[in-house]
Parts: sequence; C-alpha cells; structure tokens
Amino acid sequence: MHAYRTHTCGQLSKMNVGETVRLSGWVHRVRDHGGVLFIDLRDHYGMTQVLADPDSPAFADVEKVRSEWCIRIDGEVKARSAETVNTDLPTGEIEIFIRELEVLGAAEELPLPVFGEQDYPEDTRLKYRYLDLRREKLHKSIMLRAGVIRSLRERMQARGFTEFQTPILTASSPEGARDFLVPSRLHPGKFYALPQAPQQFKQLSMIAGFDRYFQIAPCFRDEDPRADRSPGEFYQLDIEMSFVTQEDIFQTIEPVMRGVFEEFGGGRPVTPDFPRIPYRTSMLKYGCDKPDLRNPIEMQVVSEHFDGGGFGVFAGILKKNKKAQIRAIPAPGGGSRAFCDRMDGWAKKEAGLPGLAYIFWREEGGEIAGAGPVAKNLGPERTEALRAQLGLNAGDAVFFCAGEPHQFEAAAAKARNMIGEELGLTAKDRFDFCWIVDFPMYERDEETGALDFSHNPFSMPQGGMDALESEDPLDILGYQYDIVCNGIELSSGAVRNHKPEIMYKAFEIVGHDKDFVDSNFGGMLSAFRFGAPPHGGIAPGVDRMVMLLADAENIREVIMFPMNQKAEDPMMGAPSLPTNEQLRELNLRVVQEDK
RNA sequence: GCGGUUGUAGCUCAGUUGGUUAGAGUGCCGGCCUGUCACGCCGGAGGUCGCGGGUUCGAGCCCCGUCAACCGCGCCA
Repeated sequence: MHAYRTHTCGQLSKMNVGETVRLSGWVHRVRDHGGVLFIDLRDHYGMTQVLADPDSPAFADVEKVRSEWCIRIDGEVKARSAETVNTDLPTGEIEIFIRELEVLGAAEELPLPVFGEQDYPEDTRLKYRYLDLRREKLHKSIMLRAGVIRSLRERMQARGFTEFQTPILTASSPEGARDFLVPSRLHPGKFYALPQAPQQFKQLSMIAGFDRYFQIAPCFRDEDPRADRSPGEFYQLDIEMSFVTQEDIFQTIEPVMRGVFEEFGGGRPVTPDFPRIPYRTSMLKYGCDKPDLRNPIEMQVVSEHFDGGGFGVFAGILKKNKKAQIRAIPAPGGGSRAFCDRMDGWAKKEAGLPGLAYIFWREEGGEIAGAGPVAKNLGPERTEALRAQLGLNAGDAVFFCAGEPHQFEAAAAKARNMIGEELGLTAKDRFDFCWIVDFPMYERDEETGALDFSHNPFSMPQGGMDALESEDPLDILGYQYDIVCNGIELSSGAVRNHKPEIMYKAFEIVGHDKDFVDSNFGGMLSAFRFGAPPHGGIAPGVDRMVMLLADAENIREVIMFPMNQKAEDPMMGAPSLPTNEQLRELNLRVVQEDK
C-alpha cells in the first residue's frame, strides 16, 4: 500500500464499498457525538466523510484531532444508509470507517479558519496565505487562473504562435512607468531594470523573423497599487505578429478572448462580435475610453437646446466659452424628484461635480410635461425638443453636465455608471466586449501646453509620414487600440512604427531630437535598419481577465501570493534589509533607511 | 504625497444620550452525547476597546494628535 494514499478525497463512491483504503488530507470539520465521531477529510480533489466509534482501534487517536491537522487514515469503505446519504457531496454515498490514524502534521489554533465562507481581514489573509489558499473560494480562483493560462497557451499555439522567453534582467527604458532596478555586481554603479513589458524584445523577435510570438509574460512596474492593479508585478498575454494590419490582429485575438471567456465564464454570454468604437465616440457617449457596455445609457450633446435659452447658467457657460458643451445623460425610468435629487446629492458629494442639473417628465392631463427647475427656466418648447432628441418619455429623466468636455467627462462617466446601477439598467452576468480604436497619437498638456504622446510612442500613425508632416498633430490618429470588457481595460495594442524616419519624426513633434531617440531606443532603432517587417500586437492582462471571470473585486483574489497595498509581503517579509556583505558586493551604500 | 473609510476577545461583529462588572457568534479548554454533515447540550478561560494626550465626577462613545489596514486621487508610454 502507498505510504500516504490509495485514493484521493474526491474519488471514492459506492463502487468501492468493502475495499480497504488509505486517505490523506486535512481535517475540515470534526463532529464528535461521543460514541461516534465524524471527520470531513479534505484534499485538493474533494471531501470524504470518515468516522470512528469505540469499536475502532484508532478511536482514542481520532478523538484528539482538530481542524486543519494533516492526517492519514486507513479504513473500510462503507455504504451510507439511505437516510444518511449526503447528496451535496460527490462522495456522499459512502464513508470510511477508520481503523488506523497517523498524524502527518498537527495544527495550532488557527489565525484564519479554513471552514466557512466568512470574510477575514486582508493582512491576516496575506500573512497566512497558505491557510487562505486552502479555503474553497481562493483555492478555486487560483485553479481558475491556472486553467485560463493553460487555455490561453493552447489557443495561441493552435493559431501558430510560439512562446518565447524574454529577459527579466534588462535595460531601463525612459518612457512609461517607474522601473524596478537591480544593482549590477560586475558593473559597480550600474543597474539592470526589470521589464515593464517585453515590448522591445517582442518587436525584435519579429525583426528576427519568428513571425508569431506570444508569452505569458511577467511585467514589473514600480507604481502605487489599486484594487485592480497589483503592486509591482503582473502578467500579460503578450502577443506580436508580423505582416499584419490592425484588422488581422483583431481577427486573431478576438476569438482567443471570446473563447476563454466562453470556456470559463460559467455560461455567461460573451459579445459575439466585438464592436469597434472610435476613441472620440467613446468619450462622447460614455465619457471615458473604457465603457461598460452592459449599461445601455449613451450620452448626447444637447448644447443647441440651451444656447440662448432661459436656463441662464447653461446659456451663460455656452456664451462665455466656445469649447463649452452641454452633455445629456439620459436616465430612462429615473423620472422622480426623489431619484433626481439623490443623484444630484451624490454628484456633489462623490463625483466632484457642482451638482447634476436634471429634467424629469411626467403625465399631466394626458400630456407629457417636463418638471424640475431646469425645465421651468428652459420653457416647454425647448424642453420638448430636448425630450424628442433623447427619445425619452413620461417616467424618464435626464441629467446634464456643462463646461469643457475634458473637465466633466470623468465625472459624467461615473454618473452614467451610477445611474445605470441605481435604475437597474446595467445588465448582470454578461461579458460585454468592445474594441476602442483610433486613439489620438498626441495630446496637449493642459498646464504646460506642451505636446506629448497620448499613449504608446511606438505605434504607427494613421497616414504614416504624410500625416506627421501635414496634419495638426492633435488630429493624427494612431493604429492603436484597447480591448475593454465590462468597463475594465483588459489590453492595449498597436500596429508598430517600424520605420526609423517616421520614428524620428514622431518624436520630433513632441520635441525630442534624433539624438534622444538614438540614445534611448538605439537598440531597436538599429534593428529597424536591417529589414524590419511591418508588425503589431497586443497584450491582454491575465490578472484582470481572471478577475472578471472569478467575479473578484480585488486583484489579490486571483493572485496566489500577492503583496499588500504597501507593496509588502507580510508572509515572507519582503522587502527586507540587505546584509552588509550583500551591500559591499554590490558597491552600494544605503543613504536613508525606512523607519 | 493627498483624501475617505475602518480599528472592541484568536477570528467575525454588537455596544443606546458619556454612566456602575464591555457583550454575542465562532474558535479554544473541560464535561455529556452512537448518525452527524454549520451536529446538539452544559461549563470555563480569553479584553491596555489601535496608540498618546485632552475634556469630564465619569470616556469604547466627545475633542486633538498619531499609527495601521483598505478604498480612491496623483502615478500607471
């Protein structure tokens, strides 16, 4: 007989009745009835009820075990009587009568119970992550993650992609986020950087002729975390392909994403064809570039109804500022003063808006009439024209944002989400994908007035060199795109700029000369001079995909050993002080120590 | 760096207008119990109410400061 087990805890059934078996696992729950004592024995595969009574030679030992002890038992498989069958358990038709028990690992009083669904404070969960990982929910989420990664690999390989490893110790890149640096022992005073993404390496692999690259790639960025952004490190499904247009990339990646969400989404419907929404349209309709399309609300520009009208505040804003605009957020079914006032209060308190002006419509003597202070000042004709444009009816409402779009859009997007939630308009249990396309190449810094890349400086501008030379930089669009699902940005990608002269020109527009480009991106740029193929790619975030699939609010729920909000690992004690010896070898001296 | 929320038993939480000895559930320890599967019943131990200061006859509760955790902002090509 095997030293630890003949079967797993999820394996035995009626077919095994009468067999002598050996199981190992953790004591999930003990139910001691004095004369008979039940243990739910748990392992990775499932749960089996084992029991002993005074007839068992192991009875005295069994009485001593406690929750989460790791034990091995030998015993006989017995059929349960009809009344005692547990239909909730795959092994519920049998139980094991214990003949022998060995304690493999006893457990002290638990700082974190494994049994039950209760929530526990995160610092405790992180400090005792191995206990938390025993719990059903987290254990399942981590297995889901593993399944998603396996499926992504299979799907990519099936499409002719090959997984390559790129360096972890590499050079710092001046663009983007803060780097993690690793001191070089062999080169005193010099540092490696951990890759923020294998961006340049994957492009170089295209230039090297590998045609289709992918990698479940670790990425490192030394930025402050958020609920959906883990501190320091995360994984991307990093992809690059040669001889492709933007459309080819869409056609390749979309089925991978859809397939994985269909495979692991538990039957929740997935967008059959991802709509493509230009960046500017998205900002207009949704106020942001990552719209939650489960929410049907679309904003509209309604400035004309207020221009020169009786609602003095808005008319005044339009008159004073040419860039100003009145944007309507329709709220079907929100047509009550109570709801409108509640949203107005919320906007003041939570959204950083001066308030949310509103109109709501109701039946008055067989006619639909607008109500509220805005409607009163605007007058019935303009109010009616507004209603007609928005297609609203009695019982509906509309909220307004006024000013320059870039000033109110973020808050308007929040309000749109809030209204969708509050009115029950936002669908649940669905994965609504879209592509956001046509990102502008450049943007102007509001304070300094300087031009800068709005996203990735390595993307190909639409129109190529001609566009860079002739168009207003702010009008130039890039072959650059995002995948968004349920309001979460999953991925950014682009067709790359593989021509040195266009690269120089693109950087020149934001005020970087040839020397800057050469000294910062010299490696890649020189590769572009030796027959670079047109290429492009994308990099969906694995952690966020799993978050969506697991319905997790926090990225730490889908990472096996995450760090806390302060980028510490309370279990392993990272980061930690180096020894003097280590510092000496690295030629480093610590100027200021953390308190 | 800034803002918000939270902090009471090992764990999850309650705690009235500031009032006498700070409670419950769970876990732990002891006792009882031969069919439970959130087993049940009886008993027990377990508290610097995050920390420091203040107001008050009296502070878990009010005030000031501080620390920690989380959430958000900045940041994240």
